[in-house]
Amino acid sequence: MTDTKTLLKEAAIRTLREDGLAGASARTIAGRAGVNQALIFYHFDTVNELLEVASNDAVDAAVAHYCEAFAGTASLTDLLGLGREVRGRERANGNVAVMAQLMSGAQGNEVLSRATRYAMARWTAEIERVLRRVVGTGPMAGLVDLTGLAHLVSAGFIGLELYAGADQEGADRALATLGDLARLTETLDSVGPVAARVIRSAARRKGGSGS
Amino acid sequence: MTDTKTLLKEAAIRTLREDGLAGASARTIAGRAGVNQALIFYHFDTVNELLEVASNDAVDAAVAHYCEAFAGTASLTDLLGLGREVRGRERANGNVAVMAQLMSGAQGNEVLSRATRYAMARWTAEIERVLRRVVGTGPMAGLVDLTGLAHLVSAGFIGLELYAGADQEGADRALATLGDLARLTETLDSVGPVAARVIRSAARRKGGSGS
DNA sequence: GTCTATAAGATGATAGAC
DNA sequence: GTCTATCATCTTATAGAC
Repeated sequence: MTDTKTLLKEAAIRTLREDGLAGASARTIAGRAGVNQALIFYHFDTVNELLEVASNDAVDAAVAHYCEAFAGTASLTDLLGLGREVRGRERANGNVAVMAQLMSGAQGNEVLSRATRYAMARWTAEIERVLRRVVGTGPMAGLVDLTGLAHLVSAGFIGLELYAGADQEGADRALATLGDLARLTETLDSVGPVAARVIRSAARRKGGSGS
Repeated sequence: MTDTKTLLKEAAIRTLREDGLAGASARTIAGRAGVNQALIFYHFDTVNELLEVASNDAVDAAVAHYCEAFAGTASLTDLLGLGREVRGRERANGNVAVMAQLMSGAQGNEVLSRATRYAMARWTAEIERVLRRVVGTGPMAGLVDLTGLAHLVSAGFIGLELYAGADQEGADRALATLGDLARLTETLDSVGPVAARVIRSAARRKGGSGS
């Protein structure tokens, strides 16, 4: 499939990743795709709508690609391994970085805002399913809103990837710390039943949810 | 102080917050400041340098404003209260949202990249000091790289604020969950010595750090 | 479907009057 | 320091030939 529409969508993603939203003009994208600039408006009406369709497709493909891997994740150890793999592939195709760029342009732009919401909805749905399975029996079960946590994790990764664009070293260190935290939680998880009982009863004494 | 330079810096921040980086043109900013567009180039040479100076000033002011509050934070309860207050003021002046916009433009732009690194450095330094005091005696002491954690927290908030621009509801839910998590950690902290011993010994059995 | 050509406007930046 | 006027360039988007 190397028809013009596909070519343009691929070029749009690549441009977003390498030059950011500021560099994603009709001419730049078309040039990268090796086709005429006017074709963007013929096939997609506006540049932003091209970006939206390209993002939606990329997200669909990425989620589909990780579907089985996500499904097989049942422990924090699995999740950590999956995280490493996703991270490696991310460095190559830069899906999260693309989302971050779209998100920054979503401010006051309905089309990009819609694209952002679609991407977040798809990813958080997957992440929430994994969280539900991983946390399901652990000490946090019932104490944390897993939908909210999935959103939090997604948004966190967006910020991290954006930060990496300005300060790779700092972002790497933050990511390494995230790995440490996960390993620590894993440890806590391995202590398992004992900790769970302690935490639960303590939480019950304090109770409640709020902002 | 209502000289032109100050007027332009204030207008730049307001524009970045309300219209995003895409809307932050010389004409828009100057219009908001009520001065002529050419003055931006007279006082700051380029638009991006105006954005950089404006961001640096805003960050300095914000950090100075929270300095005493940060200094008085010694427990997770304090930190949670401070977080709420910062969050409230954030909704008004949108410092984090501004940082997020600059960060998105840092991709391949040295000036905005430098502005981003400065802002992150100042905030993470403050956050790290608080973390060091709060975590200092807790069960996590020595197990987590607090500098990395400070970067992680900062980047996370950037992502969250960016996400709020596209989906306020989702971001609010994520933030509420963050509150739950903090409260849960607080609970764990209140269990204190017991948990600390358990976690520490378990961590020692597993050991190590890595990516 | 794809191209050329071009309209109509915004942008960063400068020159020069005051 | 501040303004007007302007340039060169880039932008989205369209009209029309092929």
